[in-house]
Amino acid sequence: MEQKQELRKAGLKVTLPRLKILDILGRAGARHLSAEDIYKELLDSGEDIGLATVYRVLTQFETAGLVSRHNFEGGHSVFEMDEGEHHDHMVCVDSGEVIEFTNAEIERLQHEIAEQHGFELIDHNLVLYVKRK
Amino acid sequence: MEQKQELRKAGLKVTLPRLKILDILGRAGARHLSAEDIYKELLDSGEDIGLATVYRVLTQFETAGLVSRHNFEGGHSVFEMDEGEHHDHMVCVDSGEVIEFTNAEIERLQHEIAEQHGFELIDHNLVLYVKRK
DNA sequence: CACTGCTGTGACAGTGGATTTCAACAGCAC
DNA sequence: GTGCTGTTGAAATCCACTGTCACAGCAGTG
Repeated sequence: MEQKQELRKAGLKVTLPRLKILDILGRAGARHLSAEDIYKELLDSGEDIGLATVYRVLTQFETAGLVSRHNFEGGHSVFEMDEGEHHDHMVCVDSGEVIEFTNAEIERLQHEIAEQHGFELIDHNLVLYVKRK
Repeated sequence: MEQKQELRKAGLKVTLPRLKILDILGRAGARHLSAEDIYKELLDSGEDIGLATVYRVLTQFETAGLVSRHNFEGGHSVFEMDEGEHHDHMVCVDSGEVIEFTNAEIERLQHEIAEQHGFELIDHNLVLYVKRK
């Protein structure tokens, strides 16, 4: 199981909760899960894992760069596996559907704008709120 | 005082808390205030206005289109007067400083991207996290 | 494999921002 | 004045999230 390697590489002990959560995130694919979503899924599959642990583990994963956290409108955070390459998000205001996209030109412009103001771009957050035509 | 017209136009009664809050927002200029910031400023100037009222009034103003609300990282919302034309934000990760900017090209690309996926762009949220060089 | 130490975990209380409830209280129309 | 609707402050509540602490379980050593 290569998930164990991932954990060890991140300097985290291999424990059952961490494996389970990594597994759920992996199977979620492009879906974006909240901590509660993951918690419910763990309960459904009979695991006895506390919500506090879910939050702790997700934060550790984020720090380790295994997952990324997004704050769409509405306050609560959602998580997804970080597969390496960057992407932005488009959220449908009707259905809640989330589409991922990348656009090199926008990325380039962002760096340019930061430069123009004497800053270095560290990170960014772009969310488009859209509606099906 | 044209602030009174603004309130009436928004279908809100002209009351002291609303005038005060509108005034504070107006004088804040490009600064971004949290509900607590406004609350503290009211207390400092001797007004006896509850935090609940601040939140209520801000929400009403947002609905009326007088102010806009932003959720930068960290969960809590900040407000600013909505002066009509749109702009995005750059947040310095060291100082917390917020710079506003506009970029027509990025705006255009966003519409284009939404179109390409069969959507209509309703709104968007772009925040650059930057660091002074 | 057993021992041991330290990390991770679950249950639950606590936090902090934001919202809602509710009773009192304007302000206006008649 | 009397009624009615909209507004307010205080306190209760909500909700995502974090802290605490005793106990469980992982890993490194013999």
